[in-house]
Amino acid sequence: MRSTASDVARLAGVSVSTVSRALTVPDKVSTLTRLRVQEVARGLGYHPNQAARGLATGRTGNLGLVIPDLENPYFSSITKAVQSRARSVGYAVFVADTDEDSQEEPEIIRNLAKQVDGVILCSSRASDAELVDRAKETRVILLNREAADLPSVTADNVDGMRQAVRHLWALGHRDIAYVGGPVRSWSDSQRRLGFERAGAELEGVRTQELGAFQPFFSGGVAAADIVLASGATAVVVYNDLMALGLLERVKERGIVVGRELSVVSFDDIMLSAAITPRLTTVAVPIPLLARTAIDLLLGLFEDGAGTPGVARTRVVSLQHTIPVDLMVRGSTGPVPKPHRSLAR
Amino acid sequence: MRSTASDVARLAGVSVSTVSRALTVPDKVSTLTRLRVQEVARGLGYHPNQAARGLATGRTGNLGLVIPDLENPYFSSITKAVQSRARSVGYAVFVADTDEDSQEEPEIIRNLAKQVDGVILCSSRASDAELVDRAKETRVILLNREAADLPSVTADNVDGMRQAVRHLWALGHRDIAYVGGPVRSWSDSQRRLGFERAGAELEGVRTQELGAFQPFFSGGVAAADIVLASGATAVVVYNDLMALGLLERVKERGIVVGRELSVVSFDDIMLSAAITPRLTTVAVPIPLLARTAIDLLLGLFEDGAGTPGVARTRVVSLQHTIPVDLMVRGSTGPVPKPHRSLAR
DNA sequence: GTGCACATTGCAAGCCTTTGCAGTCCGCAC
DNA sequence: GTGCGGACTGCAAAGGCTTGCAATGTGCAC
Repeated sequence: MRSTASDVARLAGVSVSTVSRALTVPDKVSTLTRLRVQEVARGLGYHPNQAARGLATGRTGNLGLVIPDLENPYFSSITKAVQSRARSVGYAVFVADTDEDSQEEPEIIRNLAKQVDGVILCSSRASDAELVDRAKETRVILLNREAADLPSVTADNVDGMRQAVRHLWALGHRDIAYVGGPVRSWSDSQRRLGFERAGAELEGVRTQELGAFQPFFSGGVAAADIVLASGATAVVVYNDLMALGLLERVKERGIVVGRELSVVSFDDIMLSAAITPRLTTVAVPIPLLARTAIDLLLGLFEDGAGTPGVARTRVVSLQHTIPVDLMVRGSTGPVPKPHRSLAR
Repeated sequence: MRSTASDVARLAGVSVSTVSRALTVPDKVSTLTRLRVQEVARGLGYHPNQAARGLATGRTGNLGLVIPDLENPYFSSITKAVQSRARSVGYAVFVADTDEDSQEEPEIIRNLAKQVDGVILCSSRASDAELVDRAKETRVILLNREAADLPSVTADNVDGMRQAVRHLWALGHRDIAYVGGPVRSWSDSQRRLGFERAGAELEGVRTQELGAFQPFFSGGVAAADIVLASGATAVVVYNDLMALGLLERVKERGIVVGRELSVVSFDDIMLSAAITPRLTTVAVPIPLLARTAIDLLLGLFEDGAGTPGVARTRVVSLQHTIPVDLMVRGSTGPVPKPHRSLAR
């Protein structure tokens, strides 16, 4: 169906080896030959067969991305960013959605292992031991998760939570709840940790942790009434999607968010700046996250050169933490009135 | 790094050929040998190298999906569905996001061509001729787009629009606007067509077409004031994401959607049933869309058998149109009062 | 003029499977 | 007892590319 290197070789009157070299290591071929080969190749629309090249070199030029739920805007943004960065450095990416079910992961990784140079495993809820196991099949970078000493890229959840709670504190809130995400989620455990620490650092704050809830819109809806019953004047929600759900239900109950109840969440998905009230949220810089993950992965086996013309962050450590920023918007405001919890 | 067929062969005391056969065509191997080979293979965690298999058989077990914008929930749902269906029939999928820019497509397809058995090209805005060209590189299925006689799977946009307009008509609306999506979008042109036809079929309806707008939240925001200025009592919007934007701005202007202005759109993304007011929308059955596309693609080269245990729709025609359903929800309601346009 | 270094290029092996063909062995029929 | 078909199995080629090594040819120094 498509032309091969030997077609090019025949037409250019050279051997296949020369064709290969002319296209991959141009300086090992005389200028004249190189030009001729390249011209014939272009004329034929020749592109080397990646699979064959992979067989020969052991490098496939492919990456895998294992993601929990493409329908969560946060993860689809990550997918978009990873895919975009990968393409800009000459890699194609396999995407596999696990439906928030880490049981599928080993099978997926095994199937991908031979045709990728590595996989980015996003927000896996598998245990440390399981993850170490998976890393045996192929190179693995953990995204939004740390485990053992596997290479990983994570957002600074603890600091993000600190920023969120301090912001609420500065607004006068003294009774703050955390609406937690799924059990076994590493991010959730980090956010809980940050929540506890931040609460302990600040004076006169009463904190309470709710959940686990599902990390979907529906999870937020489910959490809403519990939050209202808790007496908290402000709430930090595991992620934006849940916050959206919570807002919806809270508004339905006639509460004005930003005045009667302040809401902060995590991720900064596109919609969170679009809805009313605009959502105060801890923004994870997704492009940076994706870029770091890919550079880390490539750094694991590329000798340093990389794709010419594309600057790459030099990889130093194997466990990266990306700084996060609190985006203050309309969903948070001053505590409405002296609240009974202040008296305590 | 990983074991190969020859490792298995050595340990099982047979030849590589036998290993291959034991694993792919078990009935050509004696029961005893087969069992031994399978056991050794399992013990070694052996999985055939897909790339090598692809070289040998010409079939890769991979699919490509080219999608305009992963951050649009409609497309991320499609990606999820395609990926899920593909996996269930034993295929892995490459995902490439073009950022709504069809210029990238040829390059992407060319790079993927040799490592996939086919490509699903979603909502491409390329011209017919360009698409025919792309189909020369590898098998191509068009999704949300028809062109020439290329195989395609599309939603029934015209009928969807008919349903939408009739619904508005039944509610008493006689002055209806269409907020259009991007120029050169095939779906948009179909929806415009349906809009014009539906308007012509119904008595006393005044229709007007606005746009083109960008198919994002921001596009809807931009359209809002124009819609309000148009005097229309009801509006059909190109897609849900835009409708969300429009709603936001319209609400900001103090208009109550569902009472003072009725809004219908297309896609039925998850959020459209979640926000207030819930969005009346033409639902595209995405799983069916994805499933049809994949089955069509596989039907193009699999001899009929397919993966055992997984039923597949028998492919008859090459251009499929998927029926759509209007989901009536809160964003549409009876026309508020006799409107001047009624008098005309 | 001779020899040598070096730049080019081709040969052939190797990467891992699959698969047509051929060989071996067995059992059975005549 | 001989012959034959059939069931298994191995050999080897093929698929497209990369790359170490060898071969060729050139230019230059001495």
